[in-house]
Amino acid sequence: MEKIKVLIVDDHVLFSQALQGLIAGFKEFEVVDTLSNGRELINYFINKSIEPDIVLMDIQMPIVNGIEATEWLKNNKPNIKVLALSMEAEEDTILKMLRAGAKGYLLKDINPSVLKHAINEVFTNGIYYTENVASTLLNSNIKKDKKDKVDIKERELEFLKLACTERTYKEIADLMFLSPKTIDNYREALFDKLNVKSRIGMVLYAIKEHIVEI
Amino acid sequence: MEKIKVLIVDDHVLFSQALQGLIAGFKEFEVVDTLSNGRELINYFINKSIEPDIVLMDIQMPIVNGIEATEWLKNNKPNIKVLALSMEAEEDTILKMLRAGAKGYLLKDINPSVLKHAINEVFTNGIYYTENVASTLLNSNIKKDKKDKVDIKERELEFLKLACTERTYKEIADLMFLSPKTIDNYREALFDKLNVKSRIGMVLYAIKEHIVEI
DNA sequence: ATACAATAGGGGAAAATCCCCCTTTTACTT
DNA sequence: AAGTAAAAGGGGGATTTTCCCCTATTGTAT
Repeated sequence: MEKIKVLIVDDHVLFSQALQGLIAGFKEFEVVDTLSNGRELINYFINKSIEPDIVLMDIQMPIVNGIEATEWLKNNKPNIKVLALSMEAEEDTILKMLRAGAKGYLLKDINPSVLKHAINEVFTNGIYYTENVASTLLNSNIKKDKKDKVDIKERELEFLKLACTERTYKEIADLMFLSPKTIDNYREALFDKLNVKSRIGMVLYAIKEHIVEI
Repeated sequence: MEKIKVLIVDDHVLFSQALQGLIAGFKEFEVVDTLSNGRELINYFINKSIEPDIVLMDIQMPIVNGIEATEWLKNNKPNIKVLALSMEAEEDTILKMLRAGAKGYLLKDINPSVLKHAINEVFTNGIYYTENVASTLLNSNIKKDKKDKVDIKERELEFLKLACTERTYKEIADLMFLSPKTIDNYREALFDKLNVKSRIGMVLYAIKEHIVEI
């Protein structure tokens, strides 16, 4: 029987090397290579290297991250199935990864046996969801349709980011070469859109939605 | 020659299992066990199990984290050396871990050969620092002595948390059964302690320092 | 005794918020 | 090409919130 060819993409070298050893222990799999970011993955295929059946893909990686790399595979190597392997169970990340084309999403705190099963499932069934991920998908679709999708304009966004500092509106106006009155218009528009009642609320929104990094 | 006995503590089962395989590949080491949080580590020693020479310790773990577990080892098993193995290179985390008694701090993106070398160094020299960690230590000591260590009082903390909402100070005063003037005193005291100039700054501080979760 | 936390307050200045109004520029549609 | 809607920029004026400096009274530890 042909072995299932697995490619590992993870910037934590210690992890990917160790994982390689672990997978090598399963007779039905073989690891064709271990790469440490999405850029390397793209180069790997450009160089016409051996094609894997499954890619175990980390998400947070330097240069080209897991979501971008998965997107690239979907467009350029649609037959290769991506199994996301991440530390974080954040809803937003899971959704992005699955939308990018990942066939499954595993957390790194799982047992090796689950990984083994998942790789087999993705290879044979084309998809593998844990309960966790399935429920995340369900909960999100319902909510996302109702609210969400606030359309923040370019200039408003600039203002919003500056509002997440100790600067006064007057100082922000100077920085943006605008009248304080114009700033006041942006403020009011954002209060409406974001459904907040104060600058504090606006800042909390921006942080929650990862609009600003602090 | 006696093998160096290594104990792995990491909640990412996939990683720890894989790491176990990796270390087993080095002839001079043997893995005595793999545990998945600090609580298990403490139980491990209470049950008088086989004593390791080195503990490879993750930091972010459920129930009892790596810092607390390292602290416990320092107090109860001072001969066992802890080598921190983490994903994050955040200065604060590194310092906390080293202060708790860790003899080294490695990132998970290192090569297996570095890990091998580190374990040997910690076993023979008692300590192993990468360049990264060493420079972090240098930069921090200078700064940390000057600022840091803000002593937030009980009531101030309550106020601070409420300040990280859309409530006005007047509303917060009502919630805390205090006069708005008392609230104003807390505000001013915190502005001084946290070295901020506005409520926004205070909120940003609270979020950065994980005083509030949003 | 004295230091400090916790409480309460006065008075005033500066920001932020709110609610109306307006013009100019840009982009999209018919 | 003209018409229109949306985005961007600006104002007057009022109210509320925030910020700052100051004093004072309790209770409680060292």
